[in-house]
Amino acid sequence: MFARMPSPTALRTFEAAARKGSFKAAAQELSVTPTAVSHQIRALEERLEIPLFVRRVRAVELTASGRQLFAVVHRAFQQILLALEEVSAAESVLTVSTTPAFAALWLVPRLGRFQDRHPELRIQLDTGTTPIDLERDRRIDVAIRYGSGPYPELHATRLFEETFGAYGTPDYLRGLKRWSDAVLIETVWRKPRLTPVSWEAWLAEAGWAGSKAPPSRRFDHEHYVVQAALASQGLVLASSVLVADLLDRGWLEQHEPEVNLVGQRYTALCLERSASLRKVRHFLKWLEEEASAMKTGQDL
Amino acid sequence: MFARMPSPTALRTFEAAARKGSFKAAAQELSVTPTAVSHQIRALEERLEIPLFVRRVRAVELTASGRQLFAVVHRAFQQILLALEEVSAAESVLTVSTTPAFAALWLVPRLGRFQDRHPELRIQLDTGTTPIDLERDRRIDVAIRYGSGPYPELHATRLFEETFGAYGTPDYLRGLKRWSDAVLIETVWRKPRLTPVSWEAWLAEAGWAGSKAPPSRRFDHEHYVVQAALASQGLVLASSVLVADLLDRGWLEQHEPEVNLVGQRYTALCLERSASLRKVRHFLKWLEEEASAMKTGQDL
DNA sequence: ATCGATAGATGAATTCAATTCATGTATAGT
DNA sequence: ACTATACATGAATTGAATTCATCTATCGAT
Repeated sequence: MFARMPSPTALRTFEAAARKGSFKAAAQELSVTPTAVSHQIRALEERLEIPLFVRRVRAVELTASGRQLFAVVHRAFQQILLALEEVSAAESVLTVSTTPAFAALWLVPRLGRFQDRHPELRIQLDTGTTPIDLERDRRIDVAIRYGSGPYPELHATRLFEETFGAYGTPDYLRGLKRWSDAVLIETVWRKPRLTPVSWEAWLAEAGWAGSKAPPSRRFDHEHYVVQAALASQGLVLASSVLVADLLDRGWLEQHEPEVNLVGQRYTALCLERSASLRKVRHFLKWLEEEASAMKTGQDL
Repeated sequence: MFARMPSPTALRTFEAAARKGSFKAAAQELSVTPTAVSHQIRALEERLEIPLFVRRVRAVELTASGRQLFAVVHRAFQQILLALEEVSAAESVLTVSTTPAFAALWLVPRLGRFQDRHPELRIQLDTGTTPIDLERDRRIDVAIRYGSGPYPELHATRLFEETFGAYGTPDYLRGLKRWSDAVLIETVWRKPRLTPVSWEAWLAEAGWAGSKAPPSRRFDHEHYVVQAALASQGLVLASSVLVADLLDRGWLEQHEPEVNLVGQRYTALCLERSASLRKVRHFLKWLEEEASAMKTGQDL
């Protein structure tokens, strides 16, 4: 189809020369000698059998045909360049959808290490609370979901099993003399979870089934729940995954007895066809490494 | 501006490969080996750091980025090709404005010889009767005008001086025994001419000033006047230029005495800047040759 | 199963298109 | 009159693009 087109190199040279109105300036832009430009233009003119420039003294000027051609060629190259940039951008921006809690308590604190490894990539977080449909919402590259699966027709990477335990600040735990003085903090789950995690379940597991539950405070996001605990507001029933960092730093401690309610699993999901994208492969690989580092307690 | 663009050759190769969905087919189109295509695509992918094709067995398939890029590159090349064709067309169609009479009686009969010499050019005749403004009406390349000039700011090529004489068919002249039996045919000039040519002037010049003019028939175009004479309808007072061919062929003869009223001049006009166009140069050169051939009677 | 045919990958060798070099022209500015 | 500038031209050179030789994997026919 475009086999009979004049050499695209000549067209590129012509565009530069026409834009600059000077062979010398074009040569500079293209990092060649003015002679090279002169040869290219001459060859193009002979190929088309149409003069594109009138040679004046120490100057060239576009002919009518030259101007007409330039307008189109210039625009065409601009569009190509724009597309190139768009594609590059799409390849270098990775959009991750997850919950605000996971983002704030696990992902964001670790993201610095990913950026160190891949400074060419930009991460965009999408922390809407409603679960997104990857097939529908194409701008999301990876979704980190909490659940049990299976995820048909999706590329799934298991990250970690989650357990729920009771946590509080060291100060709070030390000051807590009697169980009945405790303030129990828990999350109001927007949607009925597959595995309802509640203080009742915790008490049962702890063998304190008979005990009366102390008053509880409820927040509508896991994130706030953990923050409330951090502020020594009470005991929190929270995900081991989300408090892992805080335990490491000694800001939270697990309340005795060490009861761990089995929760679900965190899984990174992407479309099958996205799984081959470089940015996605890199991110999933990093996620897996971070996840296994956490499991082995080697939280770097 | 486009210095950082990937090699335009690679883009052209990519376009072909993407369009064909096959390196082999693209290679065929570009008249190179499939290996060359493979190398180009690989280099482009490495340059962009973006995979454009997924390599399948005995087949390649565009990635999402590849598809996105292809759409634009394809369109861009198409536009360039279109522009190229337009420019070529503009360079190969020559529009000549002249009077219907000059076109029919002088230009068209000779045009075959011009076509023989320049088969790549197409001539378009514009035979409106109202004189056109070259500056205004840009689609006219050359106008052949009758007048004395000067033509300021126009590139003028003098073709020939015109004289007016009395002509008739050999039969008609032979059958004309008495001057008073003649039917005089003349043109009704739409606009008052600079040099009015009339039978009165002819009679005065012939020394028959006293003679009463026979009845005359009038047509509103020189073309019809000459045709009327050809049809032996009478004597015509016509331009030497327009009847030259007919005299050569013996279809018309000049009526005695050989009186030639001085007329004006035929001049080919074009815009100064059009004079450098190849098609225009060729046409003007040919016009001059035909004109001088006619003057020397060497009407090829 | 075996075998040829097919589509593409890969690295070294080669080629020819593109570039540079050397030189020349015309002219504007000092 | 002299220098600097912008481009043209043709031969020489270079290096980007292509080919060649060799491989891999797979499909389809015997």
